[in-house]
Amino acid sequence: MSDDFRPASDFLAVLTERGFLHQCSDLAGLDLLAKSGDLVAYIGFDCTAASLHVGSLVQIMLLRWLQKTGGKPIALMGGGTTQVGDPSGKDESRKILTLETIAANKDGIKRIFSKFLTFGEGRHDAIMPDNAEWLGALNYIEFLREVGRHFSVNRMLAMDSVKMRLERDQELSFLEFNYMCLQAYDFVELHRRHGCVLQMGGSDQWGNIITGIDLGRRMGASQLYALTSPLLTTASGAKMGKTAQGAVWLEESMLPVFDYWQYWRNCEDQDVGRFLKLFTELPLDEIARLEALGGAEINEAKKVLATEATAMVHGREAALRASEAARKTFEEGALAESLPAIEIARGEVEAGLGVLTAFVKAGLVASTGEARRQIKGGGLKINDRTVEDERAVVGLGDATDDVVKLSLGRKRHVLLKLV
RNA sequence: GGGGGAGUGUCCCGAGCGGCAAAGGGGGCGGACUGUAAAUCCGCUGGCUACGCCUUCGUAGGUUCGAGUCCUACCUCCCCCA
Repeated sequence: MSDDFRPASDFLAVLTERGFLHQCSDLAGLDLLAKSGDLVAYIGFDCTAASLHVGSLVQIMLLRWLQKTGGKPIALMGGGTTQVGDPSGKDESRKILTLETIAANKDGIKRIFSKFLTFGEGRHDAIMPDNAEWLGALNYIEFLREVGRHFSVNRMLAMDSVKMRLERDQELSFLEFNYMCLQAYDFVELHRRHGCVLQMGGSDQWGNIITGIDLGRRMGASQLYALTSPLLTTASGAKMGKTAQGAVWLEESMLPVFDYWQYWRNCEDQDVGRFLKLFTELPLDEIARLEALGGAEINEAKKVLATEATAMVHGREAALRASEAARKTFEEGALAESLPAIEIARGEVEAGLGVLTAFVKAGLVASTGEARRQIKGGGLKINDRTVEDERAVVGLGDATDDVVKLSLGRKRHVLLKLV
């Protein structure tokens, strides 16, 4: 990618300025297309989970910006390819899911997308096709003859994703090996059906995308383009969107809004600017101002990041509630209504609920054994008072307005609500 | 088909003369320091009705007072020969 390239299209301008661009097959050509206002682009998402998590957020934002700058986004559901598995960068083959699971997952993912994109029938409305529509109908012999003949096994073997697996002596099944052919075919098919000329994705998808461009040329499609975004890690090298508790889901039922807000609030200093550009839509000069904050002041920038990023997914109202809950909890030490809560029968507390069980029930610790250890390490608190004795009991006296606050460490809190 | 090697704590890697709840790391969690950051230091990192009990070393049997460790069969993976 040449550094001196000055995009004329809004789309590429935004991408460049905000740090979405890693690699592009033909920046100038794509710029021209984007400027014409008829750019149709797609990103593929597999349906291995019931929702999307932060790891996919860059791609989601790419599609959102595309639509905002006058293009037509296609969020391709990999209903067909999910049945196969992608060797790219993965150390292990992925599990094969049942059709029912895949269908359910697709619904969840659709819900997330509708928060970021405008769907419809219009020229610039987003669409969400499923490659099962065409892959399912494929006939093996026909596929080999029409599509398979264009693939060079020599070249496929030379691809990094494949080479890695071979060098490490890791099993690469024929099934998985075919993944890239199917993905390439998707690109061509989307071009036929919807005039899609650009496939975007994370940088690990570069090889697969290029293969699609190649196939397009051989099968007589017009010039196709590839554009990848950088693979995101945090400043200290961890993968985005994963915590010990699991993925940072974009679905409220899988991750409370409060926790989502906290995820961003707790990012590393060095990531704030980068994340503001990628995951919020604040103007760049505002971001530059926030980024310039030093020392403890950077916390203000993190709060803005958290609230803005949360608002994108869960709505501004919910984001502000999470922000307020955090303020009360951390800055005032007060009891905030909107912390994650679980309900518990009044009778149980009346009878005296052991601390150990209480924390297990709240899901803050996995077992009473862990609860004991945490108490030993001074990690558990009831209503902000450190639990000293593992035989302590939570009673009605601990409840204020029928609520008891349980904490693990300084950051994780759960309310016990008596019902 | 023949010969050789490997599979360990349900996050991962990895030691393990027949007494082993099993070394060491990484990761994670908690504590201290800070700014709800990073770095650093310290502690914890099978389960339970808990000075005891129960379940763990690919699977199933066997030897033994006692097996991750020895024997047998089986499964899986890797290497060499064909």
